[in-house]
Amino acid sequence: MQRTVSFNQLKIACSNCNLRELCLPVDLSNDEILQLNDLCHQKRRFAHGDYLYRSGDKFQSLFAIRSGSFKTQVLHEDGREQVTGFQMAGEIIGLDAISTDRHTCDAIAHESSEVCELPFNKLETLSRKLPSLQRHLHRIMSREIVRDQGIMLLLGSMRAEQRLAAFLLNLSQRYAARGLSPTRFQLRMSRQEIGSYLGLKLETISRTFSLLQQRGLIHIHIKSIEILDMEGLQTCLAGS
Amino acid sequence: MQRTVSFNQLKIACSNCNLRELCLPVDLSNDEILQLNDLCHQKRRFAHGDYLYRSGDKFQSLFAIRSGSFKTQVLHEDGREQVTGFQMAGEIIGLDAISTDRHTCDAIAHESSEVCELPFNKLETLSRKLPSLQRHLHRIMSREIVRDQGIMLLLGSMRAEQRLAAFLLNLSQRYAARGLSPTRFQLRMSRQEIGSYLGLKLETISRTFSLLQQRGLIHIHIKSIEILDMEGLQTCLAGS
DNA sequence: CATGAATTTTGATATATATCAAATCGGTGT
DNA sequence: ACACCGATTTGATATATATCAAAATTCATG
Repeated sequence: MQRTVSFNQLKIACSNCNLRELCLPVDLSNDEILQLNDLCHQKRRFAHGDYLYRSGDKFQSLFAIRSGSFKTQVLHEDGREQVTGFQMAGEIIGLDAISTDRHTCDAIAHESSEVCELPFNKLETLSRKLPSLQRHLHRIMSREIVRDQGIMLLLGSMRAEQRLAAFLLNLSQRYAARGLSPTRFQLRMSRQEIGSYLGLKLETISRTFSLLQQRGLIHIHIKSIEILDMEGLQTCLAGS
Repeated sequence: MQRTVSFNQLKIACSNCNLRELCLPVDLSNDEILQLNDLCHQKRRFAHGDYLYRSGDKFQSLFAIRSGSFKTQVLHEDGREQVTGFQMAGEIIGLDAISTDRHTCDAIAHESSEVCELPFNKLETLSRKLPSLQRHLHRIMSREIVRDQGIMLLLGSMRAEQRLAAFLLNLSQRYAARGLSPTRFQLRMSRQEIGSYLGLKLETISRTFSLLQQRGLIHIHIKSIEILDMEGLQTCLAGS
C-alpha cells in the first residue's frame, strides 16, 4: 500500500494547494504529503465580490487561498460594516468558526480568486495521525491569535500615521514572503476598507497617505503604491 | 490496567484543575478523565504582582488558572505597557506562544492565584488519542481568536462609553458563568489598567464611570461595582 | 470618446478624548 | 487619630480625528 513519490511529485503535491501556511514547514514523508494533498482536492473559483462564506453559515471547512485575495468583515447591528482582515494567497481562513460551529464574519473575494476547501473533520482526523501536521495546525491558530493581538495594540495605542505605516509594512512583508516586490505593489482595498480595518475614516486614510508622500516615505497613486523609504516608515511606526 | 472510578472521583478529577474551559464540555470516559487529570497535576501559587511568565520566555506549557486572576500585557519599545487581557479562574492562558515557541506577553497575577501547568507536548500527545480533547483544544484556541476580534471591533468603532459598557457586560457574564453575582462584583484592575485594555486614558475611564453612574446604570465606588440597569447598559453598548 | 457614477483628495469645522493640573479620597503605617 | 502616598475624581484646555462639504480624479458604460 506504500506509494512511492518522486521529489517532483512531492513538490507538486505540496504546491497543489499553494498552502504556504499549512504545508511548507511541515516535515512529512512523501506518503503523508499525499494524504494531506487528498484532503484539499476540491477547488473553487470566486469572482470579485463573491462570498466565500457568510456570518452565521454552518462551519464545516477551513479554506486555503490558492490565488487571489479576500477580506473578512462583520456587520454591526446598526448596519455599519467593519473589516476584520485582508487575506492573501497561501493563507488559511475560517479559524474563528471552529469554536462556534458557525462562521462569525463574512469572507468576500477582493479579486478573482481560487480556494481549496479543507474539511475540518478530516483535517482533525489526519492530524491525529500526523503529529507534525497537528503541531502545524496549532501554530497556525496561535499565529492568528498573535496577529489579532497585534491589531489590538495598534488600535489601542497608535495614531493614524503609525497605524497606516504598520499596515503598509505588514503588506510589504507579506508580498516579500511570496517572492514579490516588497516596495512596489497594488493595494487591493479601497480607502474606506483600509480605514474600516484600521479604525479610521476614509478621509483620514487619504490625508495620511498624502502626509507620508509629502515626507517622501511613499509614492502613492490611487491603488499603486511604492515604498520609497522603508526605514523611514519603520521609524514612523515606532512613533514619537 | 483499566481503572474504574466512581462518579464522585470523576467529578473530583474534572474539578481538580477547575478547568472550566478545558474540561467541562469534553465527553470523556472515566479513564480518559484520569489521563487528562494526570497532565495537570503540578500546581503553582502566585502572589499579587508575581509573573507567571514574561515576554520572551521559552514556551513549554499552557496554564490553567485554578483560582485568582491574571492580566497579560506587552511592553512597547518606548516603555509604555499595554494590557491585552484579563484572565479569570477556569481560563487557559498562553495560547499565543504556541506559534513562536516564546511567550509574546507578560502574565501577572492580579491577586493571590493558583495555576496548574499543562505541558503542551503532553497535551498534544494526549489529544491525538482523545478526539474530543483534540476538538476541545481547537475550540479553545478558536474562541481566543473570536474574543480578540471582538476587542478589535470594539477598539475600531466604539466610543468610550460603549467600550466601557462592553467591558462591564463581559465581566458580568464571566462572573455569572462561575455562579457568582452578575450584578455585584469587585473590579480587580485599576482605572489605568482598564484604560490600557480599552485604548483609553485613566481619566476617561473615571469620567465615563461617573457618567454611567449619573444615568443610573451602575453604582460604582472605587473597586466595588453594581450594575443597576443591565438592559440600559446593553442599550449603551449598542450605541447611537 | 463622452457621460455619469464612484472614489479620492482637499478644505473648514465640530467633537471626543488626551493632556495637564489640582483637589479629593482611601488605605497604610506610626 | 494623624500623616503620607498612591489612586481616583474633576476641571480647563489642547489636539487628533470625525464630520460635513465640495472639488478633482478615476473608472465604467454605452
